Amino acid sequence: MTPSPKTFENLPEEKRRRVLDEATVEFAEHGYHQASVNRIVDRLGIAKGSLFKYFGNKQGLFEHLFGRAVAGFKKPLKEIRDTSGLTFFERIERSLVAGCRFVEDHPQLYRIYLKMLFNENFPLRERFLGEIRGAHAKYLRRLIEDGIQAGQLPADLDTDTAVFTLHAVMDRFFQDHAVPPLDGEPSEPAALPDKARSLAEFLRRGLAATPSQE
Amino acid sequence: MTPSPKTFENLPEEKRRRVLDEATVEFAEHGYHQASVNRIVDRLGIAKGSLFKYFGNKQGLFEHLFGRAVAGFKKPLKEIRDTSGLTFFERIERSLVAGCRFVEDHPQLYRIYLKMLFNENFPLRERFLGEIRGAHAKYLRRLIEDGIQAGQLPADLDTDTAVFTLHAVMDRFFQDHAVPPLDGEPSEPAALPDKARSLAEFLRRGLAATPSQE
Amino acid sequence: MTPSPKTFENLPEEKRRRVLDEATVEFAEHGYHQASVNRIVDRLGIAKGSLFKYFGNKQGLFEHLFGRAVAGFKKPLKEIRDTSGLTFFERIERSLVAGCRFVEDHPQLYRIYLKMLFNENFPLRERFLGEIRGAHAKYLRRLIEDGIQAGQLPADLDTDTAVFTLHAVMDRFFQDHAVPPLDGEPSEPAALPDKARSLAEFLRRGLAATPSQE
Amino acid sequence: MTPSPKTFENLPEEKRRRVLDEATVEFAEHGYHQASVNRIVDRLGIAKGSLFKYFGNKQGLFEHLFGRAVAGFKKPLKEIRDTSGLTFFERIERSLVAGCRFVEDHPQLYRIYLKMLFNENFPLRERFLGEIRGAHAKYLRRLIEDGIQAGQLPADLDTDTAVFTLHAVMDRFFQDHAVPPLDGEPSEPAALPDKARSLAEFLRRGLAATPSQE
DNA sequence: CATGAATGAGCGTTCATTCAT
DNA sequence: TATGAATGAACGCTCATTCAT
Repeated sequence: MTPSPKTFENLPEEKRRRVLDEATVEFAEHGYHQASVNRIVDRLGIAKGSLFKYFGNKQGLFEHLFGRAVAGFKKPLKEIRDTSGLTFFERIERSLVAGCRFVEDHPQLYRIYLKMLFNENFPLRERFLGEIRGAHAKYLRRLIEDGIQAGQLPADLDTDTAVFTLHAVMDRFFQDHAVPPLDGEPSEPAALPDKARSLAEFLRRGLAATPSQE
Repeated sequence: MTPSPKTFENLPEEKRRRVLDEATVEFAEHGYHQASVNRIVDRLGIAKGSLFKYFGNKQGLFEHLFGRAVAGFKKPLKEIRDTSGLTFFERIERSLVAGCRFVEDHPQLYRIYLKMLFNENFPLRERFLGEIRGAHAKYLRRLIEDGIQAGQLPADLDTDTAVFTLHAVMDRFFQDHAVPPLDGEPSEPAALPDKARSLAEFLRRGLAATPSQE
Repeated sequence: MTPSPKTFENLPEEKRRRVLDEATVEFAEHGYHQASVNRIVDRLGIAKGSLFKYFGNKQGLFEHLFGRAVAGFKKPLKEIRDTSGLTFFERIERSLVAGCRFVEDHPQLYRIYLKMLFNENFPLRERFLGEIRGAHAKYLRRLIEDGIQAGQLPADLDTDTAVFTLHAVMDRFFQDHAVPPLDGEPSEPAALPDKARSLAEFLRRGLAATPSQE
Repeated sequence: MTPSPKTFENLPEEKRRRVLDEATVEFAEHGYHQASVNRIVDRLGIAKGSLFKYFGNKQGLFEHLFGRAVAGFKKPLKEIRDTSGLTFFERIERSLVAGCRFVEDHPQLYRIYLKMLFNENFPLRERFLGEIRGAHAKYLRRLIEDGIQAGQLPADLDTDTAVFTLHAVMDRFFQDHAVPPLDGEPSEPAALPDKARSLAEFLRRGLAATPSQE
C-alpha cells in the first residue's frame, strides 16, 4: 500500500537496471498513457504487484525513471562549458556532436522527451521540461556571453533572441538526428560531423555580422 | 461497417461544424489514442451511434477532420509563392507571419500536428506528415531557387541543406509561437512582426555569404 | 409504425424479388441473429425505414421469406407421391434425386433450414420445422404403406421405425449433398444418380427382409 | 493481449469447473456469436476482466472448453474398438449405446457440436469438426475392415460408401436422441437399447447382402 | 517481500428499431 | 410512401490498481 521506494533500492543492481530499461522502452514506444504496465511486467517476468510496491503507481515508475534521465540530459553540456581555449563556434559544433551522441546512446530517453514536448498530459511534464530547458538556456546564455567577451560575437547582439534561435536550431538538429525520416524523404544528406560543421558555420554567419549592416 | 460519409454531408452546416470542432478539441488535448469518443459525443449531446454512422470509426473521424486541415496547412504557402515583386527574404518574413496566423487561427489543428510529429503510433501519421512536409519542402525549394535566380542568394548555395535549415527554423518558430511556454520561462520577448523580421534577418545573413569566404 | 404488409405487396415484382433474394442470402450466410438488417439494405440500396415498413421488424422479414419457402420444401415430395406404376424403391430413389435437385436449386433456403435445425433461438423455428417434418413424415408413411400393400415391403414392418430411419438417412443424404466437406475429406465418392441408387439399394435390403428371419 | 492460461490453471478445481460449465451452457444455448461473455460473468458473479485474464478472449474461452470436449467425443469409440470377441454388429450396437450415453452425459457439449455443424462462421469449426469426423471415420473404417476379415461382412463391400452410410445413420441417431422432438411429434417410439438394437439390425441387413445379388 | 487473482470503469463498435421530414 | 438521421443498450475487450496469501 505504501509506495516504499526503499524496496526497489534494495534490489540487486542487475534487476533494477532491467526493470528501468524495460519500462523506458515501453514509455518510449507508447508515450505515457498508452504505455502498459501489463506489458512491462510481462516482459520482465515479474509480478505486477512488485512493480507497484516499488513505485506506488504508474506515475511513480515514470517519475523515477525519467527523473534519473534528466541529469543525463544536462551532462554533455557541462563538459563542453568547462572547456577552455575553444571559440564560440567550436563549442557550438562540439555541442551539436555531443548532443547527437547522447541521442544515439539513449535513444529511448530522447524519444520520451520528444513525446513529452507536445503532450500536455504527460505527468510531471512541466517539471521535467522546465529543468531541461532551463539548463540548456543557461548553458547557451553562458556560451554566448563568453563569445561576446572573447570578441567572437558582436557586442550589441540581442542575447535573448540569440538564445532562442540557437536553442531552436540545435533542438531541431537533434530531432532530425533521432527521428527516422518519413518514407521517401531524402535522408542523411551528410554524415554527422559534416552536418554539425555545416550548421555551425551557418550559425556563425547568422550571428557574426552586426545587425546594423543593412 | 457502414462508413456512409453521406450521412454526415447531409447534416446542417452548423451541426457539422460543431461536431468537427468538438472532435478537434478532443484530439488536440489528448492525442489520438487518449481521445475519447465517449467524451466527444457527451459534449455534443448526441448518441454514440451517430458519430460512428458519420465516420465509420474513430480513425475515420480523425481522417476526415485532419484531412481537411492538411489543405489548410498548405494554403498560406501558395498565396505567398504566387506573389511577385518580393525578395526572397520578404517572402520568408511573410511566410513566418502567415504561418503564425494559421497557427493562431487553428490552434487545435496545430496541436494535433505537433502531437503527431513524435508519436509514431498516430494513425495516418506517415500519410499526413508526408503530405505536409512535402508541400513545405517543395515550397521552400521554389523560394530558394527563385532567390538564387534573382541574385538574392549565392549561386553556389547547397539547396538541400538550405531547405532543411529553413524548414527546421521555421517549424520551430511556429512551435514556439503555438505552445505556451512553461511556467516561469521568459515568454514573448517580442511581438510577432518583430520576431519574424528578426529571424528573417538572421536567416538572410546565414544564407547570404558564400560558404567559401572562409 | 404498423407492419403494413400491403406496402410490400404493392411493390413491382422485380423489386420484391430482389429484396427477398438479398435477405435470403444474408440469413443463409449468418443465421438469424447474426444476419444484419444494415447489410441487407446496404446491398439493396434502399432505405432502412422501407424494410421496416414492409415487414414491421427483422422477424417479420424472416417470417415472410421463409414462410414462402416452406411450400417449396414440400413440392418435390408431392410430385413423386402422385406417380403411379413405380415401386417403393424407385420412388425412394426419385425422392433422393428430387430432394438433391431442390437443394441445388435453392441452396440458400436449404442453408437456412440447416441452421434452424439445431438453433433453438431461431424465431418461428417450431412452426417451420414442424410443418416441414410433418409433411415429410406424412409423405414417407404414405410411401411405406403403399409399399407394404404392393408387397414390396414386408407386411410386419414397424412403420414408425421405418419412417424414422428413412427420414434420418434421406435427410443426411441431402445434407452431405449440400454442405461442402471439410478440407481434406474424401469428397464426392460418386455422382448423384449413382449415389442415390446405391443408397436406395442399401435401404431396400435394410427394409426388405422380415425382422424375424434371423 | 495477455492470454496467460496459467491463471486459470491455478484456480481451485471447483471454480474452474463452475466457470467452464457456465460458459458451456451459454455456448450451447446461443451458439458462438450470440453467446454473451457478459451473461457468463454475471451468472458466475465474477468480474469481466477475470474471464479475459483466464482465456485471453472469447474465442480462447471457447477453444479451451470445446478442445477438452473433443477428447471426450473420441473416448467412447476407443473403448469399443479395443473390445475383442464381439461381432461387427454387436460393436455397432454398443457404439450407438455408448454414443447416446455420451450425449446424455454431456448434452451441452453435444448441442454445441450440432450448432457448429451447419454454422460456417463458428470459429475453429474446421479444426474441431475435422478432428471429430476424422476420428469417427477412422474408427468406423477399422470396424468394417475387422468385420470383413471376420466374415461378418461381404468381402466385396465398398468400404467408402459403407463408412459414409454408417456415419450418417449413426450421427442422425444421436441427433434424434439429443434434440427434443418438436411439439406434437411422436416422440420416443422405444427405449434406447431397443432403438439401438433395431437400428443395428437394420444396418446388418443393409450391409450383409452382397450388392451383386440382384 | 513477492505474488498474481480480482476488480470494474472505461474503451471503440454494432445493432434493430423509431420517427420527423 | 420513402427516407435516413438518431438512438442507446449491448457487445468484446483493456487497464491501472488492490490485497489476501
